[in-house]
Amino acid sequence: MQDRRPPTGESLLFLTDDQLLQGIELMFFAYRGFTSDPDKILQNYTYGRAHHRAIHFVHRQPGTTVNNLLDILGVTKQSLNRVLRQLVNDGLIESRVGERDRRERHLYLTPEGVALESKLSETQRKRMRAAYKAAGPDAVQGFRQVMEHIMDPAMRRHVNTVKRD
Amino acid sequence: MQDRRPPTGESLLFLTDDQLLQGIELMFFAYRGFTSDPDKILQNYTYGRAHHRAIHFVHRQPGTTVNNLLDILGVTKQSLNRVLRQLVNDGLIESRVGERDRRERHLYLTPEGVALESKLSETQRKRMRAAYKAAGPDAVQGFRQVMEHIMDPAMRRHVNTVKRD
DNA sequence: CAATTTATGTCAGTCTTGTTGACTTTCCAA
DNA sequence: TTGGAAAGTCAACAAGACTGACATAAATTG
Repeated sequence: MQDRRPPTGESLLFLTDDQLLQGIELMFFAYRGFTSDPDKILQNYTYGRAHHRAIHFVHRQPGTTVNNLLDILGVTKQSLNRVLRQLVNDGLIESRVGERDRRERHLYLTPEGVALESKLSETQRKRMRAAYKAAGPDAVQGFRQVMEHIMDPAMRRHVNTVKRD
Repeated sequence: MQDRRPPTGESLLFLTDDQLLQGIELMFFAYRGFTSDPDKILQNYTYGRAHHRAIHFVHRQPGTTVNNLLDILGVTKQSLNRVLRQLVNDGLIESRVGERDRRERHLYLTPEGVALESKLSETQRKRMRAAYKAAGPDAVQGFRQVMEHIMDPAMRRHVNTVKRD
């Protein structure tokens, strides 16, 4: 027996292959726009997207260890080490030996690191702000819910929590 | 659940730096999850993410030209040409000389190309389907709105339109 | 205390995918 | 018809991922 009802209802339509295809392409194009502004700035440095990511998460979690950063970024330690070495040598990140466990290195942004972080994140915040404003609070709530379900569950704990006053 | 606050609260809260930072990190982690499944499959081939993107958009727009694909993908023609050459040599994409303008190449997936496209997109559709289902139709609508505003406006016309029967 | 594990760093080599530069073929307009 | 623009191709290089092997120091375990 075949159900001949067309999927007109909103509750069914949002799971058609067309909708899913649209979602896939939204991810592609939105991510490209999202990374384009910082990329332009980074071209003036010897840095790339990998450096931006390291700077971002060290800023968000000052004192984080290399291992924690590896978990967040999902790259190999050799890959991360290359960018950290450069950023430490260039004086944007400070690496302090751990007090409790002296094998660990705790990472902090220097004032120069903070300056670059601001410059980079400013462009992305501006883009997000414009998108949020145009879409409205309810849409933002929906955006958040879908995005959290797209990511791997283990990564959710790394996403910034919003302070509710 | 949407918290109902006095006008100043609700209409401003979703534009705090905390919210914007959260949005930035949602983009990062969601995109990483989104690309992880196809990446795993592609490891068994000599192909990478660039090949996936080419296959995806040739599938979506059979007969598209190299130039149109360049506009969509936002890479240099030399970069795109390399992956197209491989895919044509391997018999996944067919390149036909244009009839009206013989400088153009029109691109089509072969049956083998269609097979790989299905295999790759299946994993992404599955992830999107699960996320959409978990978040619900209203959230999906909000997701779509925010994503369309994050991307560069010129790219919106390349996003799949949903057939409403 | 010796052996093992953990955290980090480094060297070497490979792969994908971006880049620029130089080139051919084709079309079109002066 | 000829010179420029457009579409596509080939070659060489660079960034940033990867794996594998190895080193060092510190913590943990038997």
